[in-house]
Amino acid sequence: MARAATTTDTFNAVAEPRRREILDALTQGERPVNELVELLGLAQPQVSRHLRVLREVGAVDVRDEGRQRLYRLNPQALKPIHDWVSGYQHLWDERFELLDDVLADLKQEDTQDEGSGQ
Amino acid sequence: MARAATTTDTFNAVAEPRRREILDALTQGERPVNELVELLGLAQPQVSRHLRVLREVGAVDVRDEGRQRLYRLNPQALKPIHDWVSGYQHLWDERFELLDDVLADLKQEDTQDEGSGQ
DNA sequence: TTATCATATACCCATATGGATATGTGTGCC
DNA sequence: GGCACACATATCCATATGGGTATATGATAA
Repeated sequence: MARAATTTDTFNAVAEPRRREILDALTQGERPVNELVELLGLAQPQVSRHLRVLREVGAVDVRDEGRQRLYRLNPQALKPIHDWVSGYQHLWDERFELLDDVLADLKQEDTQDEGSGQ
Repeated sequence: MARAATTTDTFNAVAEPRRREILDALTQGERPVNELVELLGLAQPQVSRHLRVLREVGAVDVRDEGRQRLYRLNPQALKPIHDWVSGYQHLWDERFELLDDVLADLKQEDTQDEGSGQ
């Protein structure tokens, strides 16, 4: 088996730069495919396919408006990613260093308590 | 051209579930390949290659210790991802809704000022 | 109805995986 | 030196892209 299907996983869907561009563009509000094609400077079929992937992972929603299809951002879909990387934030963010130290100290004390048989 | 090389981009590197598992495991501290092989239940060559990818995007560092190679997490590499998704956080997090409303109001006032000639 | 606009699909193709397996390389132990 | 151990690489292979181009579908305008 090659890589996991990108349509299965938000991480994969968002790993593609063009798709991130699309999402970024949609933070400005609903947009028809047409407009995204111009913004990305990519051919329409490719944009449509990227949008399909984003739809399948729930990162965007569609709405029919005449002969256009308006795509809208569905930010909740990105929450899992945010949750995941946030777990690492304390490892690089100095604002968390003090807290880390405190926790380390507490853990140390616990260990000593156990060691001394409580 | 197919997908952008995973070794080029942290987003791609992290899009692979196994590689996320590796990073998660490394939050506990340095580990030899050996140990990661057991943890992931994946063959050693595959683990080595995932580690190579992670090294190439700077997500992990290596250190030689006798005949072992100890891999260590390099959390800063994940910061770009965190920065990117954080830009979306206000779109789903209700704690930001009030702030958004305020900003929207301010923007509204600006627009009216412009409209009135100012 | 027919032509046209806005999209979505269908293919084709080159390329990048990821896993499996075999083998190369460096280090410590006898 | 010779061998086992811990990893890293090299190949092979099936599969999943992503872009390019042609075409189908749906709605609206003429």
